[in-house]
Amino acid sequence: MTEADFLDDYDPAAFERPSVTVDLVLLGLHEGRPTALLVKRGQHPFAGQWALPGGFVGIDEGIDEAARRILHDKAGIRSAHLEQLYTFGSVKRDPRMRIISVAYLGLLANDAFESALKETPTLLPAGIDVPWQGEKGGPVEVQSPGHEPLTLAFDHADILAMAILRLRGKLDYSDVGFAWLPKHFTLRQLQDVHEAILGISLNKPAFRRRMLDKGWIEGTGERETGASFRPAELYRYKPQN
Amino acid sequence: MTEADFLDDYDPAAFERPSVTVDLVLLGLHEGRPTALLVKRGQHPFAGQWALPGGFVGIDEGIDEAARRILHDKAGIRSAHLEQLYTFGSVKRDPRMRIISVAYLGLLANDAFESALKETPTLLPAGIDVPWQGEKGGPVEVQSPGHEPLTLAFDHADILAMAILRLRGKLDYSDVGFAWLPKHFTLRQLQDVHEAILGISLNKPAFRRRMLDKGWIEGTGERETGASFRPAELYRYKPQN
DNA sequence: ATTACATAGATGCGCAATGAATATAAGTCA
DNA sequence: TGACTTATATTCATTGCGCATCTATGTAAT
Repeated sequence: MTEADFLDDYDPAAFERPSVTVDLVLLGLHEGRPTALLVKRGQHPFAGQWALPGGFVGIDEGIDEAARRILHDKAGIRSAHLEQLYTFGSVKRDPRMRIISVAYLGLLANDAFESALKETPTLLPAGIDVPWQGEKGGPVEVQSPGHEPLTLAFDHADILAMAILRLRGKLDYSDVGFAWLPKHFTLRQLQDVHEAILGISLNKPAFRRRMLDKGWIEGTGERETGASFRPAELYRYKPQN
Repeated sequence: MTEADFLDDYDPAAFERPSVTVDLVLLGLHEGRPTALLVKRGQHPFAGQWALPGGFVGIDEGIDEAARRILHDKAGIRSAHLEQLYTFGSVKRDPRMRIISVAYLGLLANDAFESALKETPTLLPAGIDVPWQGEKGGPVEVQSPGHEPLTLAFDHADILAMAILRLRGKLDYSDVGFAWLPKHFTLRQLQDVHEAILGISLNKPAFRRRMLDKGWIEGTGERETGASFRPAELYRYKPQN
């Protein structure tokens, strides 16, 4: 333990320190599937390729704080459902220098997603194809709005895959399923969100019962408008249980 | 995007960088409950208090790699079930300087746990009391082998709580429940592990059915020895599904 | 040898959650 | 008015689980 104690008390200024960044997986629901906002890299390395929005963590800034700042600076979004995803720290993940990146998952409701695209036209909404079922895991495929396949810079494809895994895992015991919906929504909209995240279609009556029994939603008495058929009731998210 | 692009390409050497450490939550099953291995701090801050074993991440060392090195250097353990837990990066979490810590969860089988205690006598096996049910979350209480309450240094109590949450969450869809068991084990031992992690007692026939139906274990045909009653069959973990 | 005892392991029953099929309700539009 | 479309309700079979109970199998005392 002498060596350990020594290291423990050693002045870390003597060590070379890695840079720490935050990368954001900003997901919305676009054309029926999970869609990430990407930025185009202008410089080496991976010039011309697409990457997750990110930035360095300031020395006087917590990492959650840095994630919120980057969310605002790079996507023009003031608030979103942000949670830490995973930290990627391989030595070679950035060829220039040692960078450890803390990935965050941000879920954008449709209005936030659209306004981000409008205010920051350099953002690309990239559809995500998940070629595996359930929580098996594995690489995901990303496509441009014109459905051209995209190659992501760095290890950002791994980060995206991790985000999908997290989303699927938390769907039925947390409130992530509501992050993509407006305040008032129909049961069909909620089911569409679940089906997009899980990549499978769900049984409608069972889904309805489950949502209502869990006590997570409550009816508002209002109904949707503009439908050319029977209008659905609008529900709202009811926190806690 | 001009500012963002500027930051993106800026030479990070011009920024002051945080130190990055790895902290290990090394858990074993001791006297029927989850037990963490702690080290005593000799110096300010939190001198005399107990902390998770940890150390700095080297500039040419991946973070997983650093976790394995620290596992070996500080606990004398060559291999264990190690997985990344969460990254703690508040500005004030270490009063001396800015330190971002990547926490790892390590599960030690009984022989590894005992040999670590033997080879590194400065390690303290601290029992963990979880005063909440399920995955509600909240602070946990830590006790010395003499059942005296302990106060942990830094935010290490939060890290421990996160480890318990992770463990409970992954118990029934991953192999973490087997990490504390030897190669061959009885169903009762497996159930004891699950009950210790969940903090509740489980129904025996239902547990047995579930484990066998999931296809995660298979009988060896052998039986335990030394019992003064009917010996149980020994099972082994069967990977994949 | 026989019996008590403790735990392993198996069986049957009822409740709750779920998938699936079907029926009914409520709007628009020709 | 009636066709059409989707929302919402109802019913039924299956499955998983909690629970109680029963049987099996070893040791150890008598």
